[in-house]
Amino acid sequence: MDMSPAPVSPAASPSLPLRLSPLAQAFVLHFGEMGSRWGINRTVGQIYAMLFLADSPRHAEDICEALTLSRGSVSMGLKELASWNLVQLRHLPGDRRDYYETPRDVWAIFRTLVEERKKREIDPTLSMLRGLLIDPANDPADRYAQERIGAMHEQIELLTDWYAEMRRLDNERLLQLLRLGERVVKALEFKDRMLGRGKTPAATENDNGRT
Amino acid sequence: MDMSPAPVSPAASPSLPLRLSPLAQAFVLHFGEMGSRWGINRTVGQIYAMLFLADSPRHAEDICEALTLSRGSVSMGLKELASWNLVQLRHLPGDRRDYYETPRDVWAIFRTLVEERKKREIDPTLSMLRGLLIDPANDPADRYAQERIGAMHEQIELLTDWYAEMRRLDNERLLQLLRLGERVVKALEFKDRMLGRGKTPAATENDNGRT
DNA sequence: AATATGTTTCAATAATTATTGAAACTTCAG
DNA sequence: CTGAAGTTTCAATAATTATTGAAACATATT
Repeated sequence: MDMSPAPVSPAASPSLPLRLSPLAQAFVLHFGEMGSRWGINRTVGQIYAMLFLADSPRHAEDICEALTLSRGSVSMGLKELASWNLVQLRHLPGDRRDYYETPRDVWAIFRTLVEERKKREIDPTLSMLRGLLIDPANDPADRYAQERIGAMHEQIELLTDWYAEMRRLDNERLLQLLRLGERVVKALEFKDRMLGRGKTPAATENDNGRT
Repeated sequence: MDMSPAPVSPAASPSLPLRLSPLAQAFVLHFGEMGSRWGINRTVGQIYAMLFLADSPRHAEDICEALTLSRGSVSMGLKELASWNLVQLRHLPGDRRDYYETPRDVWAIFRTLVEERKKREIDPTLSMLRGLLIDPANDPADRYAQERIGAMHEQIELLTDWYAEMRRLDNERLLQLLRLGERVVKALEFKDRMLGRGKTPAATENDNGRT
């Protein structure tokens, strides 16, 4: 891997012989390594990192060169990033090539990541659990198991419902929420007190009449 | 894999020839398949699923048999689950073997999962970003990159700070928050109005004086 | 229509990761 | 101390996943 001819590069570090600045290089390398933990591969992580730092859209050849990856790898990687909605196509006037860039709004990136992970990691399980719960066939030995599955289902649904609500908020509101931290709870208590409700809002009958 | 002798089992489905009920089997199989997406392997996913449904602690031999896994695999798998804090050791009187069970509180499981994922997937990146930002060496060409890195760092920090606050809430409070959904924002506005603050709480000077 | 330029696919191969099972290790009871 | 019962480690192997690069495929320009 290190001993390939390395076409046009003054060569600096062993693994990334290219004209990325040391800063960019460190960043890209980290994303490559973290790739496995994020559930993407090294190539995809590096491509994303490079595009994230780039001050203008890049085309595939740029990426190949900067990251010393094959044309095929880059094509696959970009396709994967596109499937995650983490990369956008741009076209420069007078240039036929596809240019890629990442969304510049870090909030948008965060939203995308959460959304995609939910789609891939949670939704399938949620519907599997639903499937198991509606099935009436019941071994009496399954009593306990069924209870556990129900509990898991309920919890996940609670979270996804909440997420669905939060998703509708704009960046500013989300930011507001984050900055408040634990004071949110105090605000809730305050509101309830002002409106004359009981001070124990954990009651279940609350959660049906939304707005 | 299917053609191994299969020691003591009447054999039912091709991949899981054991005395798990069909319900448990479906559940376990799903967790095995999802494993790759969760960043754990099939074995670990199956072991966890089985323990989650079990109405009492199980020892390693049980797991081997129910899941037709080797002794070594199960040992590794349990070790990994332990490193995630997703499995607890139990000892039955008069029995020298280690028994394992999963926490029964689904909220606790959720908290553990979030905590562990943060530790593995976010913290390392956060400190890498910090490292890049404090480094004073600056290629002028890095201006834009540095700005991007700063933005990413700020966003992640915002999220982790918020998470640190939320983590301190007990189950009931969290539940309350989830059930409220978007009404949280309305409650915040209400509180601000009542306290006579301006109606644009996005101002930055708010976020220093916590409590 | 031919060419130049750029992109994608895909079969072969490399690299990584998971799994096994036998051997080493631990611990308790007698 | 010795043996029985149980657990863990680890080197070998299997399975999976990533990567390459050449060939097929597009498309705009002339």
